[in-house]
Amino acid sequence: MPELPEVETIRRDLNAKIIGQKITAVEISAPRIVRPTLKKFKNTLIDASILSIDRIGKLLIATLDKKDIFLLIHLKMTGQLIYRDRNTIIAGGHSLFAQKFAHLPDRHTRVIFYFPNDAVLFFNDLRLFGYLQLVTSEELKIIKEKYGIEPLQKNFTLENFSAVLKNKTTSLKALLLNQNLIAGIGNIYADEICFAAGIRPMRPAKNLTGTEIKRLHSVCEKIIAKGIKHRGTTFNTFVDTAGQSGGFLRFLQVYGRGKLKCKKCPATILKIKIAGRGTHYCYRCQK
DNA sequence: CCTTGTGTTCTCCG
DNA sequence: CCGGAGAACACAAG
Repeated sequence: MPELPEVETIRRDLNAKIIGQKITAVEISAPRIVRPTLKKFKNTLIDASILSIDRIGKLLIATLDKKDIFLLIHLKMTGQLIYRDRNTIIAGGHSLFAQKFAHLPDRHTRVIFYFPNDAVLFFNDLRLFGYLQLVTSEELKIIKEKYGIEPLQKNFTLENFSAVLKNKTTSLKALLLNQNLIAGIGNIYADEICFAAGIRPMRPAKNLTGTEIKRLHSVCEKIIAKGIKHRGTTFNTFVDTAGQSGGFLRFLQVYGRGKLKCKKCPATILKIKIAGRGTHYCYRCQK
């Protein structure tokens, strides 16, 4: 479940590895995940170079050396981008490249990008939710406009954050997950943010006090920054571009801890369903 | 049947 | 009674 910190980790990795490299070939084994069409996708990308990789929310945006064309990559729930080149040292443990990806491609490899000097980027996805899409700058503009304010970005001010919560009857949890309002937060970080702020996730957003909103706003940035610092959370499938797990798992306070003892008090972490999502919280630490 | 990110569809309430 | 908010569903696979 890559969320903002996981996608940002991948973005930084890719920026260090594939910028300026020319795509020499593209192989697609799952045509349905590339857009607009298989033919257009291949024809456009072969011989193109990637100039930079940006991100909005959980969406990666690659700028190409082609006029008015951008490549969007969304990993959805189980997508992975794994890069390998001549300098890659394949071994286990904390080494550069995870052993379990040494034999890519495998049956979950959906798209392969080839670069000069035997460099390869694999798009792996257990399911077929993730996608790769070519868009024009006009289309990109429309897509970007739909995203809400994002933690650690300039627009994430207390004022803007308060305005997002104002008059919203929906639960805090649902609001945090709504990408049109706040970009980048998914199920894991939403639960962690609510816990860190000491606020129950089912509370109607409009009922939060000024103090709570201030605390929540601050905690959103702190948790997301900490997630990035530790290269994301690997709960199920997330890995970085070298196939390595994220380091934030050990900092999780509530996510995945249903029926276990709270890390801050003697109470038991509860797991319920809010907005159709598994939600973990401490009824004692969170009010 | 569970897991979840997001676009779409449906329902219901103010 | 209408519009919009919010819930529910669809997708996918293990």
